Amino acid sequence: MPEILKAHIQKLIEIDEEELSSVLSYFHPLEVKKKQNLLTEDQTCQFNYFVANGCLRMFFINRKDQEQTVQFAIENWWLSDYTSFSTQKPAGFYIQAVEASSLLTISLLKQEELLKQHPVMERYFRLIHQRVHAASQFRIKMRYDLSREDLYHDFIKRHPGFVQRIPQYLLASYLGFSAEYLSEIRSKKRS
Amino acid sequence: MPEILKAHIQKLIEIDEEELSSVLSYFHPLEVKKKQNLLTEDQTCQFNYFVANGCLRMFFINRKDQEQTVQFAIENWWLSDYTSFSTQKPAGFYIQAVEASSLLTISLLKQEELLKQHPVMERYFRLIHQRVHAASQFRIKMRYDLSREDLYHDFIKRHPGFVQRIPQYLLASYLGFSAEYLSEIRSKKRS
DNA sequence: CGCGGGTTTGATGATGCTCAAGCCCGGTGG
DNA sequence: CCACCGGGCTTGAGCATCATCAAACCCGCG
Repeated sequence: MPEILKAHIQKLIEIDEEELSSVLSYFHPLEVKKKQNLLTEDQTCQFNYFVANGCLRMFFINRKDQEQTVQFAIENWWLSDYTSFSTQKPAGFYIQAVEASSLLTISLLKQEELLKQHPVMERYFRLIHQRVHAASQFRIKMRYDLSREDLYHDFIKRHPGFVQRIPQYLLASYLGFSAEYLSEIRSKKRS
Repeated sequence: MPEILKAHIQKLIEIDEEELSSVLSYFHPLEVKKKQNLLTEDQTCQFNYFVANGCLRMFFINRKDQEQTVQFAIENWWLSDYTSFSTQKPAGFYIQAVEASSLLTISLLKQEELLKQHPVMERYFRLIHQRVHAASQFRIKMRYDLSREDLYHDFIKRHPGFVQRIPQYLLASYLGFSAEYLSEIRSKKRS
């Protein structure tokens, strides 16, 4: 699966083939099955994950003891609990595979070594995090502006196809409401 | 005010005095008065702002035609509409001074030149955006987990002192509820 | 001193949750 | 091949949270 990451890096920065293949050697492939856990709460987040194929989700157990999904990551996304990963302290999240997935992983130590040996990768990760920052500003805006119902309609509009890949109760959880309410919204639409 | 930014950079990366003073020459100081606008919706976000002193806020006009604050930035924070800034397309936000503030600004062009001439700054901005990414994961978690009332108590606990600096209706807006409801919460506490 | 922005108070009502029950359907074991 | 799970989706009743609107109030500033 390294070709997926390779293409992704090349899309963002200028780097010659030789250096790029050295860069790629820092990552380890990992295949996970559906529902397999990559990180559980209170354990230190060891890796930064790149999804070459499949789908991961990040969640936590809320006060009512139910899983609260906060993020999905599909092809070409990076995912990690960045607080835990960068401080190497216990995580506040779980990371789990929604589908069988092909990942590339890198530990903090390896990543630091990578950045030292290949400073151009600082730029790559700067761009990644900056994009996420921009996306998160947008996401926050939407959450302030739209009702839960409109969040749902907006989501299916902006991620057509993805809705079919995940069970509805996960989507409801991500959007921040109950599965029952999502069901209500869907039936409303039909009439 | 460049000394504030200087100290901030030195805290995050290793850089010698000489290069650092060259780096600082890329930024322009800017003094703004209370309520002064730095960016308005639909205008392209020209600058990335570093707050040396004072307080900015980012907001947008929601569907009900009221200002919805989504972010505050105080001393040592960077603020910009990163979607608009990095694509140079019309912004989705306003940026306004909450207090009279001392800023350092840098345009996209200048920033790109800076990063080209001083690649070590890629690392600095990578770290900035990564921290914001981590903070935003945490913020999202809190917003999923806590009731509006608990969000308020958590906020004043984690930002003691800051509450005194801003009018309550701005805090209510940031926390995502009405000024009236905030008032209710506060009176509850006293009894 | 008066004006006006910000805060408080209270009544009313919508949004979206909780709980409980039933349903649908794909998988599994007999 | 069929029967029976059991997880996920649906439906509905009752309820909590928080918004809206209107009015009064407070107080700092011009």
